[in-house]
Amino acid sequence: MPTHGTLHYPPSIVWLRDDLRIADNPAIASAVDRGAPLVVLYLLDEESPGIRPLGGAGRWWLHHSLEALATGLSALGGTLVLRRGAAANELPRLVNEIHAGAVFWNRRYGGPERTVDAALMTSLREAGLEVHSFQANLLHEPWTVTTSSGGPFRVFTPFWNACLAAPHPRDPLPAPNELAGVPDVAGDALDDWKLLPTHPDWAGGLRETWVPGEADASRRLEQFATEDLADYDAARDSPGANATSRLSPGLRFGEVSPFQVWHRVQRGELSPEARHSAARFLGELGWREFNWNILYHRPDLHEKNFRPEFDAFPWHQGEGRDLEAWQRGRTGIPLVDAGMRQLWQVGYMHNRIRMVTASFLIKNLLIDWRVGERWFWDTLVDADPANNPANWQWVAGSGADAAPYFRVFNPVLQAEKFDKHGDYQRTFVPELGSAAYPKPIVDLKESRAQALAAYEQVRRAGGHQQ
DNA sequence: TTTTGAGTTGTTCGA
DNA sequence: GTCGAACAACTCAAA
Repeated sequence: MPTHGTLHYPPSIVWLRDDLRIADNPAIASAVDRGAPLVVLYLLDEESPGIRPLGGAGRWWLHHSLEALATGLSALGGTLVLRRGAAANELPRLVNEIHAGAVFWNRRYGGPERTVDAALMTSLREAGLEVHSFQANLLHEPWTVTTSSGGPFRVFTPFWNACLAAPHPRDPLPAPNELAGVPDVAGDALDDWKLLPTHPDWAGGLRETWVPGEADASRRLEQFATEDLADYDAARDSPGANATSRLSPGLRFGEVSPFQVWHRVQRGELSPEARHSAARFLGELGWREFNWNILYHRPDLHEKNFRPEFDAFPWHQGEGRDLEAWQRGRTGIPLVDAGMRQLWQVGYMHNRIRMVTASFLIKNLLIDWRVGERWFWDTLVDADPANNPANWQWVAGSGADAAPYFRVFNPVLQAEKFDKHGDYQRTFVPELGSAAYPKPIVDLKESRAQALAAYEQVRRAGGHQQ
């Protein structure tokens, strides 16, 4: 077998996916331990069957996150190699080019992704390579959390209780001190991937709001833990208060790991409020775990109702003008419009307002949750294959441990409760109160009644016919 | 083995 | 103005 260099092992490949960080990255740490020079690879795979291409906001984030990652790697003496194409072709191609002896990656949990990874693991091992995969992106891998009868949980609380009763998540791994790279490996230029919008350039609000990359994700975590955690439980529901962590895109792209979050927010001496807040915040991490667990068992989550009786629901598909009014924040309902404009401008929306805007689309406009899910997929910087569809199904009532369908958010009441002085609404809807602001496109009371009537059809189609 | 109670995020209505 | 009940059906675990 040809060797690369003389006294070295054949080089290693670390294949990064949604784990764009150097610290607490078991694939990198293990490859470094192996001692051979290594190539850190990111593959833009828009060809493998079933893998959902990133939306526009996600592509913007990815571009900058890869830039940051490349900088971080080169500071340690390594390089990031970019390639594009189906992983089943491109990974073996790189293996052959550099005569790699080992491949390392962190595990993925979506259906199409697991298919790709399993096939590669088999074929590369048959070709004589070492292949090592690691747990890095979930505190508890889906197959380790089961009910006492061995099946998947369908209700959050017992799921999370089972996680909390399991062995505690491991400590985060430190970043390596240096990386021995492999020189002169060809790769794509990031700009050639054209991940950034140009005509038009709609990313101005994103640039003003976010700094993608591991360094800033760590900074956000540190800031949240030191400055915001104690008040989190009290303030998290106020969209104007800026009381949430804003770690979701960092977790989405793996710039920060759930292990780092888990341990950081529980570190040190905590006041009773902070302890309470930390538990509440970690519960949100728990929902992330729960949603990935659901996706693991239901890989078609973004297209299929988790509860099949919802197949009978008479959704609209957004044929008329209602959908566009919702997307552009011109429904005439201030809190909904503020949320949708926040989303459009900065690629993000406060959690409570996600529920309000989703409920409005599904229950007041009677538009299919999948239509809204696709819009969020395209516009959110943090949309991932598990959380985005699971949360939409949660609001729709069609999901696992979902909100009961009769729970219809009233956006006017929600504004009174959670944005009493209108700070959030005025931030994104400055023309509020002027003649330029549109009249409501639906009557809230009437459309609520229609939604509840439509739900009767689902109930009739459900399990309790008489 | 069977029963029982509790479960992220809400709203409306009537007393 | 405040308060409790009703709005479903089902999963999971404890008793």
